[in-house]
Amino acid sequence: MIENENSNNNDSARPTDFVREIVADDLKSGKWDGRVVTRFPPEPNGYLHIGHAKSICLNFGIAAENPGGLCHLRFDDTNPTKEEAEYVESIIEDVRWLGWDWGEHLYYASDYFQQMYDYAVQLIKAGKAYVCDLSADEMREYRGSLTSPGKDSPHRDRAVDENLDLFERMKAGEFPDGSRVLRAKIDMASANVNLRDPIMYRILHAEHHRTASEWCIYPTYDWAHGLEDSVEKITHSVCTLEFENHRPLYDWFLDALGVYHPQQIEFARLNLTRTVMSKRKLLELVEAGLVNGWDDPRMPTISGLRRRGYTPGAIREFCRRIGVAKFNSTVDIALLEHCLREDLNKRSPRVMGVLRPLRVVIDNYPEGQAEELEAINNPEDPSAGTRNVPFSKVLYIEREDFMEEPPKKFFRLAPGREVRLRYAYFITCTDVIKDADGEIVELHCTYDPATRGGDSPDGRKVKATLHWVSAEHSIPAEVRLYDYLLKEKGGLTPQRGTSAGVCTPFSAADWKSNLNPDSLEVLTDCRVEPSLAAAVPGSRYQFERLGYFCTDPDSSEDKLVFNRTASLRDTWAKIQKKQKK
RNA sequence: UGGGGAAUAGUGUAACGGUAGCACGACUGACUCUGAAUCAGUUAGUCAAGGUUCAAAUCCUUGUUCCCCAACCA
Repeated sequence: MIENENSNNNDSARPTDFVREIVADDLKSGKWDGRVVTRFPPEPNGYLHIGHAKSICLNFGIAAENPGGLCHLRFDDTNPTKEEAEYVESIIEDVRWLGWDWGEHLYYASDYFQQMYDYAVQLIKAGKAYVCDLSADEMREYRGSLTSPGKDSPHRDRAVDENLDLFERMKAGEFPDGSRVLRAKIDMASANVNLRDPIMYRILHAEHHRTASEWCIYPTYDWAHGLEDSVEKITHSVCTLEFENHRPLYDWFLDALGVYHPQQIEFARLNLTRTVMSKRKLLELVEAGLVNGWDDPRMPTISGLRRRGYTPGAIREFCRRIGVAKFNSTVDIALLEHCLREDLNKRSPRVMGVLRPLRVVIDNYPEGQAEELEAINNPEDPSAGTRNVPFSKVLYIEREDFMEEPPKKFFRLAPGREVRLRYAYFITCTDVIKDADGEIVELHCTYDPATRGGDSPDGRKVKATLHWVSAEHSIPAEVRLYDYLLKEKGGLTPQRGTSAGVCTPFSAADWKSNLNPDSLEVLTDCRVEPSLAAAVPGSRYQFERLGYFCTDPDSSEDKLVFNRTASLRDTWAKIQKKQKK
């Protein structure tokens, strides 16, 4: 585990799940001579998301928990038409950011191409693989259906020598794409369609991001993956549930070759409420311009979460709490947010910022005067110390902290009512100024000089404490407020057993009708306390009483931009909701 | 219609024949210079029906529902 500024030293106790149980049992029985070697094997064809984080934390976590344990980072780059170096870079960055370290063990499937080729030749010589000239359409026809057996290819009984010759010429580039493939000779009548003479190699005259044009035949997943695991002496090859049907094939190849044979174990991938997880849908959002790129703070991508202000520790803790099982479940995104707030609460410096400013004039405060008031940086961490915040005659408070006709249970400012300004003074509202449209534009208040710092010497109480900034000292900022990608209706609680990405009752085709049109709100007239002038992109704060915010990369010296990472829990909002009903 | 998997409070996950527990959520209350945090408490569950057993979430039988599989994707 990498120790960085974001590392969370109290990642909670060691988790247990059926995968770790298998690892522990194997350790006890000595099955792998005491070794534990896992791997995270992404195909570099897109960006990593929180679902990948689950797999990453599982694989790297198991390695970290066991003495001498190793987890390889391996790029499964067997399909040059979909893969790019750009994705390799982003995946490396994301896994590292999440806090994991693979040491020397960074691998590429493409590094094994020659070895895989040699193994294929071995299989051909053993009469267990053959070159097939059927077209893709014919192949589909010969494969049969889920309920009816397939039939043998007319090329199935080609002589070994002919197969050897043809396969070599495939490699030499003598044939066009799609004209021939190498297939394993297994069983065209198998109830498992994966075993109906699966394809091992296809011809692809395409540029590979690492091997360039060195190869024009490429191994398929089923052929390649077990070999990659075998070559790297993986002990536990952990993958997601949809590969369960492929395990017999994984085993068949390794047995047919008589090589080192890891154990494949499958677990359920992560689904989250209120968002989408499939690469296809994420891509659709990006391409349709419904979000601003892969790192849009609304995206469940690692880069999106990072820009949003998530901490790696929060994501790791989330992955620990959701557990690992074989039930295809959908986790409530509230759990992710809980882990986030828990971490942020401990580490974020507090500041004051006003999102929707309402001007307040303190009538009895001397004109032109200003003073510095001491504020605590983080009540959860005394070592964070204090800072000074300027106070003056004209202030801004949050518009929603004032109501001219306060309903029951509204504790904040109202005409004639006294409240506390955090770390400053008690103030009482004496007058409400409106414009021609009846819109409240300014409040007049008086302050009690005896309450300096926020305590009243006579022991009188106020029911609310408000955040504020001094008008002349505060600095302008843009704040971006984010909400869920999917609307509440239909997005919240999927029925048990509904499919993976389907956190909605909508069909695959019209899932976009469930998109939340208000997932982004940009506030351009915010005011923040002057200590934020030096905020650098990536720095995180708690804006008191509002939530957690982080400085966006769009931020510059003359324009501060903050993303709301998460709001604080809001009891008043709940009360309001109830009152409306 | 074939094959492979899975079903435990609203959600996620434990319990490996012996007291169904934990977390999140929701709801009370205490505390509070953040209606935050914290603390205390409440809430609610074994897919169904049979069977074996002193005892079943767990073993057996039958059924139900959901997921995955017929790319030269992974």
